[in-house]
Amino acid sequence: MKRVSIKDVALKAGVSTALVSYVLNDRHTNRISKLTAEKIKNAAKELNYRPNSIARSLKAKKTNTIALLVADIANPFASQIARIIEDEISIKGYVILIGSSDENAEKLHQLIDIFLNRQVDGFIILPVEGSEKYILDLAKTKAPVVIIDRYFNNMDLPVITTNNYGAAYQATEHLIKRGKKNIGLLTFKTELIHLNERVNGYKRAVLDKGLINKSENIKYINETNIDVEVPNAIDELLSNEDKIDALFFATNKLALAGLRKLMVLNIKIPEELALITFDESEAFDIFKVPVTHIKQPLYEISKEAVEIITGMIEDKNLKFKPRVYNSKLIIKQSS
Amino acid sequence: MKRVSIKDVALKAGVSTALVSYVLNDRHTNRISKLTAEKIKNAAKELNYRPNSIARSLKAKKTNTIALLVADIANPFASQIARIIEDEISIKGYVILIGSSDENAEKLHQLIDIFLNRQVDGFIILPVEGSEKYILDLAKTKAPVVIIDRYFNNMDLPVITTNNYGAAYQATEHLIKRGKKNIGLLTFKTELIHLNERVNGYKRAVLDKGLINKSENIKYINETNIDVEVPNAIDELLSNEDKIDALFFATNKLALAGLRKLMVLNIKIPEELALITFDESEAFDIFKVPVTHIKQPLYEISKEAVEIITGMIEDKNLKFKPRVYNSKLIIKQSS
DNA sequence: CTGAAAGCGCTTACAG
DNA sequence: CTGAAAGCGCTTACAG
Repeated sequence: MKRVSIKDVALKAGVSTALVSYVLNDRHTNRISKLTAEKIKNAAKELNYRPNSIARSLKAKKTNTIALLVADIANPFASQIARIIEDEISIKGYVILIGSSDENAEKLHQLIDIFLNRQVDGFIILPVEGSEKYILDLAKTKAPVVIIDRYFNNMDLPVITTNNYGAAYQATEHLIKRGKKNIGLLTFKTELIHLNERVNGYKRAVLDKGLINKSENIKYINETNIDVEVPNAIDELLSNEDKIDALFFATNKLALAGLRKLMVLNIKIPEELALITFDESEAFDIFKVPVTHIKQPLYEISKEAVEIITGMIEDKNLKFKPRVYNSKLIIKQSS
Repeated sequence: MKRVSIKDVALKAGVSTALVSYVLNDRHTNRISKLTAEKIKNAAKELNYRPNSIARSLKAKKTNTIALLVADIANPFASQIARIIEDEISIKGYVILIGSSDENAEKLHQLIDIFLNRQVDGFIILPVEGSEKYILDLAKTKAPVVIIDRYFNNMDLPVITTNNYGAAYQATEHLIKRGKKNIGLLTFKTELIHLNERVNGYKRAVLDKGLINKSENIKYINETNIDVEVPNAIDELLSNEDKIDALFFATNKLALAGLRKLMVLNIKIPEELALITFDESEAFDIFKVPVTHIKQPLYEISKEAVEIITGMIEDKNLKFKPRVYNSKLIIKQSS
């Protein structure tokens, strides 16, 4: 089963490969005779010719391929972004190579290497903790890079993200307006800035509204041990004599673990305990009461990432400025 | 910013490109002098040389790339499979190109075309309704193809799936053993065999256990209109004088829409209405009561798909037999 | 032990 | 209007 090449088409049509290339790519067709063009098209069709993108890429030094490197493709947050990006970018004639770094900086490093060798035209990266140096090294190769969602400070790269600080502030403020006075926060123990910004937004709102920040109200969970630490943290937050009357989950994963725990506790929501969480989940609507959450602008982030990466590919000197999109607080019965 | 090629390395090391290729690929190294090998390795390192996979692919007629074409990457079912496949296949040195056909046969057709042109070494496909002919056309090109999850009859292709009929039978039987006598079923209006097998399993179990199949107990939902039709269907199922005492959801998407509806109804679960659903979801654990569900063997299916596709790539005449993995009924309080 | 050369399947500047 | 030829960056059979 030999693949048919442009040579076979040329042979069959009795012309040179150059003409075949021109006709099939619709170039210089004004100076090619109609008859020849017809012959070529027919030959191509009869032989069921398909152009070899690999050969074309080699010649053109462009693969029309973009690497999308996410922290975990099985996380709905990432898979939804992947779907939108895939849709948007295919309109522009690109294809997405997805890599899932499994929250592991070393794996991200490997993926970057593999995709550099594969000559992708650009990278859209949702970084993981500790991956800063690999991303900076990548940027040094002059490969176009766009960072989404998570980010690092002082990176001279296009960053597209949501207003983590502001959204957390708004959510906390909302709880306080509802009369809550002692708000717990569950977050990850991490150096990731976007998460720590959420903590900062929470703290600031507490302060601004005349409440006090108690360090024992913030629980830092190890990502790798969620299922044990989240229930424990909730037990602690609720067992203080000064127990919390509202709980803020900093991510969807934390919320899911937390809601599972709260299922088995006999607590009135929102009267005894109000709930609010970052991110969305198909689960939030079917909890005891639907859960108030912060809806991130996935569509805007994804679309902007596509715009910028394709823009950078076409114009290496493209100026960019970081984009911060606002999240939306979706108020439900849990608060 | 010129990319450094094997020529640059050869020049710097003062040898031919052939030697560079041999050394860097660890071939014929036994007949290359240590000194030369050192020189080459150093030159490559100093120049920060990276082999161009595209050029290699062109020469080798192998891209080490596999297309994974799913119905919807944003569906957790697909994104979990994607993650497992990505992990497994990277061990074997392949990279996954993901395409999401959005439950649209035409889009799947386009994706197949694009990926054929890109010379992927093989396809793992989760088909959509109406895509049978495109998949058969693809198979005719002799490209290795593995079908997962959904399938068509009489396709001489490796199909890896779960025991849809048996799992639905078991689930229905379980409900009947719990004393339920009038079981509703929500499924999609579709020609997809795997779903209709679920209906068949349900019907057979009803029959075998001495109950009667009532056509009004099965509701066929239009995929595109879930959020309207599911609540309506549930209203109907519950408003009969002879109303149902158990409800079986044929997929996770149907279950989610159904659970949202049941949230607002005042029904005792499982006493008045027992629930059971195909697939998993992070949501099922936090419903009023955790939901009994059929856990499909995602890991086994994914791993087997990787084994078969890589096997077929390495040996075009590989014999395969369809593999059916058993699902597992996870019994929770909803039944 | 090493190098010159062909070739993978395209595109494109050039010559006629 | 059309063709011969070079070249993208590799690999590899062959010759020495």
